[in-house]
Amino acid sequence: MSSDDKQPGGPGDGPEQLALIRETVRKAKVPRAKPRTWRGAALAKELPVARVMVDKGVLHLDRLWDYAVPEELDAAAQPGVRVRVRFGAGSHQVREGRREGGGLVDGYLVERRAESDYTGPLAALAHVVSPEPVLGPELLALARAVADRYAGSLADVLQLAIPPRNGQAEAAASPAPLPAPAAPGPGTWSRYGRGPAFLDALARGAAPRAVWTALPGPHWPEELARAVAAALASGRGALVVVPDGRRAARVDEALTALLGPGRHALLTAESGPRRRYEQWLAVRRGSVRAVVGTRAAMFAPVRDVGLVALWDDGDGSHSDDNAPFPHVREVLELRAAHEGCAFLLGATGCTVEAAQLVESGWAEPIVADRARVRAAAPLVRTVGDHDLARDGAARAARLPSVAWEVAREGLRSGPVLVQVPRRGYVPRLACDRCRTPARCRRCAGPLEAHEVHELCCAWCGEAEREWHCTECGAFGLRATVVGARRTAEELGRAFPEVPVRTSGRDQVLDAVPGRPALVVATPGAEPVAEGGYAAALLLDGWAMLGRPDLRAGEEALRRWLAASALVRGQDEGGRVVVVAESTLRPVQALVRWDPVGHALAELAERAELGFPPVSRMAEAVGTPQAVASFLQSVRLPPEAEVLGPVPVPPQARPRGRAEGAPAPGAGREPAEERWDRVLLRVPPGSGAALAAALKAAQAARMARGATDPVRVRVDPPSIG
DNA sequence: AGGTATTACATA
DNA sequence: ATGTAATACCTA
Repeated sequence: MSSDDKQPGGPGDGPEQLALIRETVRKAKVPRAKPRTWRGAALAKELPVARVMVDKGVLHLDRLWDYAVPEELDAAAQPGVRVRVRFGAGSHQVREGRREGGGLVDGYLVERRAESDYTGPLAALAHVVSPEPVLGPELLALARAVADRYAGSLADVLQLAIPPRNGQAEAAASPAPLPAPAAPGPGTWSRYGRGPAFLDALARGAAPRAVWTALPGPHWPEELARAVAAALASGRGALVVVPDGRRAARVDEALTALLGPGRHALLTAESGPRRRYEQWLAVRRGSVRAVVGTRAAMFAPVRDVGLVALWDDGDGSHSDDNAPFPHVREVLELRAAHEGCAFLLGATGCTVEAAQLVESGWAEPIVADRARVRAAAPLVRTVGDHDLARDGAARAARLPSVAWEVAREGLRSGPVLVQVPRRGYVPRLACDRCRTPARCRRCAGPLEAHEVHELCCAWCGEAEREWHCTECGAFGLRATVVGARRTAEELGRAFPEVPVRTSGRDQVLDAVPGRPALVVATPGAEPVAEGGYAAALLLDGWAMLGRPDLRAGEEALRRWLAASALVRGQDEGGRVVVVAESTLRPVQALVRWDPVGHALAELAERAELGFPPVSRMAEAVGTPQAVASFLQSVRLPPEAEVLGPVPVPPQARPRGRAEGAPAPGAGREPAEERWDRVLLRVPPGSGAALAAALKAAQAARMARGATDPVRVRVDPPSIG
């Protein structure tokens, strides 16, 4: 720091006292100094101080730093540009006339000022990387809010928000913006009670917020496009975020059909880095006012944004898998609040979080009346275990006779969808009789068949020699799920006269024609059928419900609704068969086509149990010692609860660098190391305090140079 | 003393 | 994180 350190203290002067004096002197007696550089280089005449966001993700460096603006960079060093600066200890040390240490790091120039609060000599900006101002005040404020919400650093969020630079894309000029289009008609929005009013408000320049429970069927991309058009008509911009490239392509198509080309940008990971940056720049420069894209597009710097919208917030792709793991819904909520724009969350299903937005009064519901829902949704039948038990033929063929009949009937008039859970997504072994998942007696992990006769726990490895079902006492086990491929083969033999197509992880079909065919798909990979499917079979539903996860029911319902929404309405003879117990809440919600009712019931239950989203949770994961020391140092708000720590089974560990092993040569295998997880829970309203506390504790740990890391995550995706 | 491992500290 | 200065530690 300064030479004060070397002054001998008077008698009794402890180091704390010295530090105190130093601080006092600095605060009280040293006025704001004009910036000086070490070698007194010529500075910009106006606003010679640049506040810089240094691109280091480290939490305790998460603040702005002041640099001097040399005269020759004065013109280029505008707020928002990318810069390079010297940063790091020793970078300002002058020894034998040469700078030592401290490398050049990237950063963003956030602001120009006349003076600095820092009294020491300022380093000068090293370069302005390009004159393109990529970090505007809105994006900065949003990124700051997201970092705070998720106990992360601004640099981490900006890494998600600003695409890497591409010189060629930057050099090319963006086209001139088009004038605002006329307000669109309501189109199929008129099927929803408050739909047209929402569009009107958008077109008038207001900022309505809504949770929209979409009717099943193919209209949602066009409906989103109309909402975008309404926002554009008000002279503002608009943003739509969807879970994947397929659905982005459908909204893209709808927007082009409604508005013509050149009015919107498509921001997905599928276009290469160059194209992506080009599109992003066109948005930032205001030459394009509307955006549709996937996750990263949530930060797109739309000029004067009037509407942020997202589709299917329950889809896991909306949760970013890079630190600090922000969720699109939460980011867009923050954005709506910060930028005072409209908010539209649409889905065929309804997440608990969406229901809460309505319950709290933050958003209004947009729903169709029951009669319309009934007509647009297919007729759903269930096949439970009791039906199956009476159905000998079905047991043998794995396909209940009801499903058989519905498929045969449906194939007369069009394609039939068969949804099969993904292998590996569900418990491996289950009771032969009642299908309760087979679990380890010691740790409740899933059992798997190891050798011919040996059963082992997949988590703790404990052998199980005398398994019997804890629910019904049976001794038989069965492999739980038959994959899509084998299902397709079986169905192909059963219906030799129709083609069988599959759509799954490795080979996803976008669409199939309206001719009779069997289409076997895993959840999320269902193709759209021209004119809608005649019927759908949702197989092995019990397996989707059997997952040991708080969201298992919600998730199963979401996937059933998504598949069923591709089926014709019951007024056109659309039929669905779900193989699951009809007494279960998600199954009933599917039969009644009542996603909102299901979400409200779940919400009430979560409130009672103190689970998210009613309370807010965060997790900290690391070695037991690391977690313990983290807990000791963290200064939680008084209303916070600590749940755990408990050991984390290997399968449930967060992905990422396997760290924490001692120095090489110690012979410890990281795989053998135990990890603990602790959950921290706060009531509504204390989320910000929790995040701040976690961030402070993490920063202190890092500053101390703690060896084994603790991974902190706000809103963990699964809390077991 | 003189050198090396370890820790503390600051980053403009 | 990362580099430097301060220090603790070790050998002759």
